[in-house]
Amino acid sequence: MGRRQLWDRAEVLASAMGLFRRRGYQGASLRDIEEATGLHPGSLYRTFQSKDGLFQAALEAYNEQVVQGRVRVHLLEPTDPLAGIRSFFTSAFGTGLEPDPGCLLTNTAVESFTVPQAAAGVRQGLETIEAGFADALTRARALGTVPADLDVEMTSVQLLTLYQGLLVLVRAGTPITKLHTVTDGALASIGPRKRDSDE
Amino acid sequence: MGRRQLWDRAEVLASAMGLFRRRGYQGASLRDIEEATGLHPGSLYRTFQSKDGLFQAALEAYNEQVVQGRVRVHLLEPTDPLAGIRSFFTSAFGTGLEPDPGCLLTNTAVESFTVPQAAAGVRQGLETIEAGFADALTRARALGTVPADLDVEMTSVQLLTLYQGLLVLVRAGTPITKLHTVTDGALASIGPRKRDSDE
DNA sequence: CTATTTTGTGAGCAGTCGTTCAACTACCAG
DNA sequence: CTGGTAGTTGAACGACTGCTCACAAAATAG
Repeated sequence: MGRRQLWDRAEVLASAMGLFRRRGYQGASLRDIEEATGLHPGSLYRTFQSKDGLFQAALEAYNEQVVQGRVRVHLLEPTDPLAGIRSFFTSAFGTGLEPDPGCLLTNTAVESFTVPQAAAGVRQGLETIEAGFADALTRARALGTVPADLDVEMTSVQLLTLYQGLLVLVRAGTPITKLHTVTDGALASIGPRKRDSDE
Repeated sequence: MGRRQLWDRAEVLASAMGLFRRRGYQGASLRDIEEATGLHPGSLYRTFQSKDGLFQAALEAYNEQVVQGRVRVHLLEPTDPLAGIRSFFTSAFGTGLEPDPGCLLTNTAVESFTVPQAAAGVRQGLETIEAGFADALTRARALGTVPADLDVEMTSVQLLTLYQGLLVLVRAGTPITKLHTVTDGALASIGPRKRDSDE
């Protein structure tokens, strides 16, 4: 009974997500949101209560779709874990968009003072990524493509941190070649020991 | 001739800097700035033209004082370069402030879409840090505390990226122990080769 | 002293912010 | 059809935004 909802929640959250990524929470006004999603303030407030509510829903959707999706495709599923880690990194830059929207987790973490309610969502997303790295590294160790004594837990945190740093550099407009250098270095440092018995 | 300026430019920029670090460019209103600096809008606009102008002056001061100061103390001057790199990292977190203001460069890079004029200042600061790492690593190599074949340029970018990632985690409220783990890992990966002829 | 110049003060401007709400539209049960 | 209900619309609200400017205060020059 009653009128049917004319819009798709997932689509609206996707538009809002994109806007928040580009402009940040503070930088996206409700007028911007209205334009991006096509939703008028009434519908928006009926559903999400507030701008905050919409943002948290968008962050949740980002975790469930973007983050978990990328972790699955690049870190959990590939048969070659190291290649997966590499593609996880490289797929984070060179989107072609100008300026690069970066990562909603990274951007929100930095903006967190003004969006304290979002801290939990950010931490959850970061944990998902870290766990993905740990999974890939464990499998790589089993395959023998990384040293058997590699500290998986420590290396996962390391990769997560490096990844977040990359996303900062992306936002700073760093040339892609430099970002590739970072990716190469990351893999070199966890890959098979050099110096041991090279050629 | 004329009345004397009652306020100290460096002091005002320091207060503004702190405010921008905590709240970001967008999150710091002119009323906030007025309260933090003690400067009324008239004086502020007479000197800095706009909120943008003040921000750019604050970012410049941040580069010249905070960034260059820390690079000098931790990366250029220490006789033990690796210990310097470690203290450069550890001094970036555990400030005791809640929430941690993080780094103005990191925060501004992420917010850059809405502050495009600041991009140059951000890049300059990042370059200063990278050059500092390069200097420390070169000296470490000369001292033999890192492998002779270490790629200084590549490792510097690596450290810069990791450092920026750390500052993101700091803002996300990551526990200090984890941040220390990252620091330890960074030094372990550039330090003397393990596995070669240990014990 | 007066005239001139520089700086400080803060009320107030036009515009935008997040938010609300009364009128309106579309659907279902009876 | 009628009554009830859920959803849409957009004008409007008070609060706040970055910013301006007329005036007051303090310094120097003559």
